[in-house]
Amino acid sequence: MPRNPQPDLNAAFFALSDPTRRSILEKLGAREAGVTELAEPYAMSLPAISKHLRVLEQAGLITRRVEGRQHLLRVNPDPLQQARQWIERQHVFWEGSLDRLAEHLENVATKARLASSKSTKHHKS
Amino acid sequence: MPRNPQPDLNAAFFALSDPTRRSILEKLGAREAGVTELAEPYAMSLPAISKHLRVLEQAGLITRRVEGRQHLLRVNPDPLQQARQWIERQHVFWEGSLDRLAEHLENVATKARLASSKSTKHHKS
DNA sequence: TGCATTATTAACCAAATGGTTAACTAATGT
DNA sequence: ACATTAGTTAACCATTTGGTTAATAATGCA
Repeated sequence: MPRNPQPDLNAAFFALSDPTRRSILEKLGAREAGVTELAEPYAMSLPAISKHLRVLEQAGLITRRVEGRQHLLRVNPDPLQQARQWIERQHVFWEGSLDRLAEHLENVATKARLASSKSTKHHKS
Repeated sequence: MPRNPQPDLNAAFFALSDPTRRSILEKLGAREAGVTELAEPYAMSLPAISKHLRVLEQAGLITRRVEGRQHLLRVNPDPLQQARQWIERQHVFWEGSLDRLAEHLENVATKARLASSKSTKHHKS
């Protein structure tokens, strides 16, 4: 169990600070993808993408599975949860917008529940 | 309006990637503080802190108010909200943990409501 | 006035970042 | 056997980052 308080928030936030890397995470979504496939949208060499992927991997934001000559990447949600939780802990101190925060969080929770029930209807998860 | 989707997520995430800057935000909390006061806990020169504050300020995470010879800093929650929202939007795609996400968000919302009613002597509704 | 306090700016430095091209490894296809 | 595909590693480069010390500016106080 990760009981380390800030196992690597530094690396996670840093990885997220680059638009190419955020875009890669977005494109990756829930599925797996190979390096060339991920690299395709960007006006950038393959080694550059390879470096971005290594940054994401070392931050724990993605994991890699080697299948033949392909490297299949997938998102690992854990460090992002911790990043989000750090931000949320800060929110608690900014009194004055706490009511709005609670309201917002309830909306998000509702959306998550809806999305969850939709996807479990059509699709086993 | 939907606002620019990524007005400066880069700068916000980057600012958060440094432990000194995160610590400053934590210490700042909801109140105002001057530069020397903020710098006190760190084994670092004042110009170094000044640079960190400029990074936070340019990312929009803090604002500055000059009062006499003091520069009073305070947290601005907006960019952090956007950072958190970016992360939450990603969560939606990682189906499989959506139920847990909804549950977690409800917990956080509840905590926020509790903290809000405790700290607000002046209710707005 | 003169001095202390608060903080920034300037100049410098070593290390890290984000990109390149070229060379390489390893798996697959013909 | 040979070429193709998928990807990494190596070497290099310009810029940025995170820190330093020294100098400066502006306010407050005796």
